Amino acid sequence: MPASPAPAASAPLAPAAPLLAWYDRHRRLLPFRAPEGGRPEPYQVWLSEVMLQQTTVAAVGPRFARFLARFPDVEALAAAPEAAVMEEWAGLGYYARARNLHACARIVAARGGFPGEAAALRKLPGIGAYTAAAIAAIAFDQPVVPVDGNVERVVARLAAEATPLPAAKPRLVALAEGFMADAAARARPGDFAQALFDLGATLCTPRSPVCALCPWRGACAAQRQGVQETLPRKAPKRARPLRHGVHFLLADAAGRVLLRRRPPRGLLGGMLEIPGTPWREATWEAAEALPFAPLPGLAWRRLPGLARHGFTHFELEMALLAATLPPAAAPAPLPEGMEMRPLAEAEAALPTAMRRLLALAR
DNA sequence: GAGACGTGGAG
DNA sequence: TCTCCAAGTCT
Repeated sequence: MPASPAPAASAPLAPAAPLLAWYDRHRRLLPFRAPEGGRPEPYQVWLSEVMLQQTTVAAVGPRFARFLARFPDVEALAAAPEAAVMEEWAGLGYYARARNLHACARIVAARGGFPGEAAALRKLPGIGAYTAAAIAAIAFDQPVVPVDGNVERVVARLAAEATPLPAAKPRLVALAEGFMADAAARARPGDFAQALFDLGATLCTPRSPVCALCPWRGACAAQRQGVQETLPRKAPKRARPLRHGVHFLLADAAGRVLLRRRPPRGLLGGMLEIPGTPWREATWEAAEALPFAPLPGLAWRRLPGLARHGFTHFELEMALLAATLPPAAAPAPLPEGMEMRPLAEAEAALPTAMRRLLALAR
């Protein structure tokens, strides 16, 4: 007997018809969503799904439109240099998404379009179980149920699942798959998926769910038991350590600043940065930090204040030293990975952590 | 399986 | 100020 038997897809937790009827009246009008009855473009569904990974609808709206204007189709994206894609993604976070998006575009353009089934989509870079199912359901009408945080919450409440996440995930996925046993869900897989998202985003919310308006009120075990606010349970999070860094803002007479390209993988991988020391838990003395300056022999002055930025797994506090390149200095070839950019351009291309640092210079 | 991986908004 | 969390993926 298996240690933790994966539950087989079973009878649906709740009927699809009331949810779809609710969706037809209350669906959100979102900038990245095809108009009612309109055929969604696979490219746009894919792009929006990747942007929406761990990112709010409000943040994605304007960035989706801007990205689409710059890279209108998968061929245009595939033809672009990776640095241009990274720059367009600046400020959105989780930069591996941008690298994978670009790699995925090249594969898709080469094969002449997106595959139409979840299993094939799943093999592409940056497309995991959720995104594969979302694209398959929304763009290709495949009878699958994408399980995101909304769906986890809705299903955990319908079933009154008390096991904390992520341990409960396999069971929640199996229960979500069960929805497709209902012919009404199979008839409209894309709408059914988006109905689940909208239900989770507007009624079955993490705090203060609005059960009185829920089309699935009668089917919800958590609501019957009065425990909806406590579900889904989650494993406790670890504390985030505080790390420190010292960075060096070098400007030339023309007002350009020195930037450095970070290594292709890892934290802020492939993004530009203001050169600095490593980030560590111990604070830095000036004498210790100076060897990390991008050029030796300059008169660095400390700018007042500290830039603070919270990453997922640590908090960062950065000090900024500034220096100006003498106008007469010969334009020495910059070291590998370094470039000078006008201040405004640098600001647009930098991730938020680095923009905070730049703000100290004003 | 657990940790790495960004950011901004809400309460 | 601080915690939570948002249409997750990769290793």
